Amino acid sequence: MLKKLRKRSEFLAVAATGVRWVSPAFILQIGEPPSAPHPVRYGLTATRKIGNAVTRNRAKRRLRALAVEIMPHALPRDYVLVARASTPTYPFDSIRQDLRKALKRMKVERVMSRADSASGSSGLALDAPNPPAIPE
RNA sequence: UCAGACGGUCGGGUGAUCGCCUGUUCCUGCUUUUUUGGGAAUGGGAGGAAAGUCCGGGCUUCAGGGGAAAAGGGUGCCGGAUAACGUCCGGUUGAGGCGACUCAAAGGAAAGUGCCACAGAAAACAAACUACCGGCCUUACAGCCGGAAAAGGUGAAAAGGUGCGGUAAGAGCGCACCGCGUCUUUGGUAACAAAGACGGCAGGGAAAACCCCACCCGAAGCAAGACCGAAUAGGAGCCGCAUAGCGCAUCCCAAGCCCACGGGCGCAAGAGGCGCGGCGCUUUCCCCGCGCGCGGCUCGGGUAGGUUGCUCGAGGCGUUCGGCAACGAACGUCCCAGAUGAAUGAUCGCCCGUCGGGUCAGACCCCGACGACAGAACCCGGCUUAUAGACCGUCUGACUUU
RNA sequence: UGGGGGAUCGUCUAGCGGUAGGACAACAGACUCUGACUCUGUUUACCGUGGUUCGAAUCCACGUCCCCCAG
Repeated sequence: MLKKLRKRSEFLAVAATGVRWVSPAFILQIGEPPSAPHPVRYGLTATRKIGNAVTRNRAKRRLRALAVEIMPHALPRDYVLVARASTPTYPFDSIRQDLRKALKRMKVERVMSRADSASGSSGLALDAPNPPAIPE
C-alpha cells in the first residue's frame, strides 16, 4: 500500500535526517524508521531551478511512474524523490536501475517473498541470490 | 514566376500494455447514523496563448442609504458596438510606403503658474552684437544722433514663405500665389471637408511639467466568503454593579416646610424619557441612521484540520434575418476539465514533418537524430508578451508569355 | 495563487529633464628601513527594448531579474 506525503512538515522531517542517495536523475531522501507501523509513503519535489511548470510537471510524472513501480518493494518508511535537471530527459530504464541500486545500497530493500517475485512480471530481479548483479 | 500586404484555420496522427483524476447509474462491505472502503458499466479529462497580471465585469464580504461633494486615480479626434473596458468596428486628420496597406496617449498653450541648460545681442515682456541707411563731426578711421529689422553668426527652436513693386536703407509698406486666422454658405449625426468673403499676420516649444475642461471610478479579494469544528482571546442573552458629562420636564421621596390631621409642597439618592454633546461605523467631510462600560452564569466562539464556494456560462455549434462592420435577434441542437505536494502519465510500434548520413545530383529505399512556445487553479471579455512548422482565402507591385 | 516593492561603479549609496557625485574597495605614487595609518592621483556604473522631448538615470509603455507579505 503506497501513500503520499502531503504536508510541508513531513517533507522537512525526511530531509532533516540527512540520509540520502544521489543519482544523475534524482536524489532519494529517506526518513527515520517509524515508531508506529505505517505503509510506505513517498513524496516528490521539483524546484524552480530545474525549469518551468511544464518541465517540473514532467519530472514529477516520470518519478511518480517510477515510484508506483518500485517503491512497494521498499521497507515501510518515508521517502522523498527530488527531481534534478536531467530527470525529464534521462532514459527511463537507467533511472529504474538507479533507483533499485539506491534501495539496495541504502539497505531499505524489502526481502522478496514468492508472491512478489511471481507477480513481478516487469522483470524486477530483486531476489536475494544475486545481490552483486547491479546493472551498470 | 518572384517580392510583398491583410485576414483566417490548425498547431502532430494512430494503435498496444500498464496506470491517474473525475461525473452519472448499479451492486456490495463496515458502521447507530453521518462519513467511508471495494467492484462493475458508461461519459469526460489543458491552451491559443492556460503565461504576464496590464485593464474591464460577474461573484463575495465590509449594518445600510443619500450627497452630479472633497481628496486620489484613470480616460482623452468623431460616431457606433458592448454587461463593461484603456477593447473592438466604421470614419476624420496627420505621418510612412510605388502600391495593397500600416502606424499615431490625436482635447486645451489668448484661464493661470513654472521651464527652455550651453551657445547667442536677444529664448518671448520685448529688444538690437556685427553688418545696412541718413545726418553731425573728421582728410580718413573712429565717435555721436536717428531710421530699420532684410542679411550675418548662435542654437533644437529667433515674430509667415516665394516673387514683383517700393525705399535713403528697409519692412505685409503694397500686390499675386501659398500658408495662417476670423466670418458666412454648402455637405456631413459629428470629427471634418469644400467654396467664398474679409484680415495684413494676430504670434515659439512643451500639457508622457503643474494644470484647465469633459467623462468615468467605494474598498478588498475565492488564501473573498459560508458551514462543521480540538485550543486561545474577544462577543450575545440574563442577573448584579456602575453610569463619562450638561440641560429640560416627569415619577418616586426616609431631610425640611405647611396643614382644617385626610393630606399637600418638596432637598438628596433612585428610575426611566427627551434634547445637546463624546467615541466608533473599512480614505476624508456633511446629512440620515446604527452601536456604546465592569463582574458572574449560560449560550457561544472559529485556530489546526475538514466540507463548501466549484463549475450551465454575457456558454459552444449550425441556420435564417437586420447591420458596411464590430455586433444583435430568432429558431434548432449539445453538455464539453474541476485537481488541491495539485490528475490528463510511463514504455513501445507504425504513419507525418524537418535535418543529417549511405551517394556527385534527382527519384526510391535504408539508418540515425529531433518534434515550437508552453500546464487550467473562482469564472468570463480584452490587451500584452512567447511560439517550430503547415494550410486556406483576398489583394498589391515587378518581370515574362499569350 | 493573490497582493506589494525594487534594480545607479566590485560593494553600500546620492542625484530639480541639461557634464552621473560620495564612501569603502582595487591600482599607482608620496611618506617609512619595511608594513599600517595618512596624503595625492587613476580605473570602473544608470537592468533591457521602444516612445515623448532639442535633450531621458529621471517622464510614459512593454519586458527581464530580484526581494517582501498572505501560507
